Amino acid sequence: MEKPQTRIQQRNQAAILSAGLNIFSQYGFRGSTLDQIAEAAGLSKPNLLYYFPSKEAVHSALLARLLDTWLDPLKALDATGDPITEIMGYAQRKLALSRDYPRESRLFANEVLQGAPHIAEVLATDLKNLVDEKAKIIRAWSEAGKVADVDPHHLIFSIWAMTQHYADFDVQVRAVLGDREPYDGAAVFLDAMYRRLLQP
Amino acid sequence: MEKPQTRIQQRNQAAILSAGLNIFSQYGFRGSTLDQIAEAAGLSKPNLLYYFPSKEAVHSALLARLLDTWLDPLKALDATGDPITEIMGYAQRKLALSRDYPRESRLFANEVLQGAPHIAEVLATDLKNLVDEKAKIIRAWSEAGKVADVDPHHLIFSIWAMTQHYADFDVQVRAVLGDREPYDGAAVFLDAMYRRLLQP
DNA sequence: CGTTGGTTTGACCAGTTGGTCAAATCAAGA
DNA sequence: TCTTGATTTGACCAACTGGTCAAACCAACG
Repeated sequence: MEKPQTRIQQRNQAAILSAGLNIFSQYGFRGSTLDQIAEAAGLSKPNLLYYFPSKEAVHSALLARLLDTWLDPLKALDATGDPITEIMGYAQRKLALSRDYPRESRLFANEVLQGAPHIAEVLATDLKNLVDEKAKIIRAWSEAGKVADVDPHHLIFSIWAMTQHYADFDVQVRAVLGDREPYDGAAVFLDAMYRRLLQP
Repeated sequence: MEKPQTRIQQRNQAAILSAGLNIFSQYGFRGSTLDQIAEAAGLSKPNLLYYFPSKEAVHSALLARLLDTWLDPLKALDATGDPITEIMGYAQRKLALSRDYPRESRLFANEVLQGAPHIAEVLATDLKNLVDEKAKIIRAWSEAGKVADVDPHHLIFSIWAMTQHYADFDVQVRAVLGDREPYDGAAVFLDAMYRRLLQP
């Protein structure tokens, strides 16, 4: 079923997705135009539409690719590992994701902010299932006295909130910090915060 | 200098701002149309433009009004109060703001996400000054051994992140929680989190 | 070299959008 | 009641937007 892609197809599709990520993450879906994306990709608009059938298609392709990357760090949380190490490792992985992929973070934020019209389904099924599963692990840990007794769902929300904040509100964070690097202090703060919170 | 406003002006300007808040917070600036806002306000588009000279003007008016409300809870942090009570009070006030004014929170999030084109100036001056001032108070508290030694700036970021997350990512939070109310658990979690973090 | 199928583009289109304007309508004080 | 200034609107416009299409172009293989 998979058509073998020519080199030109690979190059252009990659260029379009890269350009789309830049533009969509900066201006949101409706705020971005095909002309902008095409120009950023070094193509004409009709040429872009030769590779993707519509603006929505580019956006959807980006979101689909993003969701995997986004959930991976949580999937890696291991029930057999050391509880506090596992949870704090997750927080640090998620923070690294914000640092290294801020455009992806903002693309996701834009989507959810506007009511998640394209991914509401995935959030309510895949994401919910994954979180429920990991929440059960954390709950077991706290019942075994290995981590403090906190609501696992809100614990996970807090990790999302604190890490994505540095990507999504980057301009605000930098405006307030002046010329200090945000992520160094963030990593230290997160470490202290969750170490104290989780200590049973 | 202030022209005395007629009752009709007051009513219509209020209707436009209310409608603008609804639409802008849901679709972002470029995703919102004057027709949408006018219809939501119960006016025709030319009539709306009789009260505000442009789409931008409506948006700016909303942002200006919002900024005060948004900074008030932090302004209320009192150097002479009990340190832990003051900081936790701030977090709870900010959480209440997210619960009671989610549209304002999303309007602000949309703006900052897109690089804060309209309020970058305010962030780098008024906001930075306010945060620096309060950070100094917190630093003094931790040097006096009254709260734990954490970076005050990142502490404030964490409060912003965790509280606004519940408004800005509302759909995601609700998708994961199912039919449980987010804000009850959030208040409990925040209380536990900051109590443990701040304990010297 | 010629053919074939993938690639690129200029011209175009219909719908939408922010904004204008002259004319009509309305409210309230003299 | 009449007048004046505030309010409202239908018609309109230019710019932009997502998307189409036929024709041109090009790469590669026989």
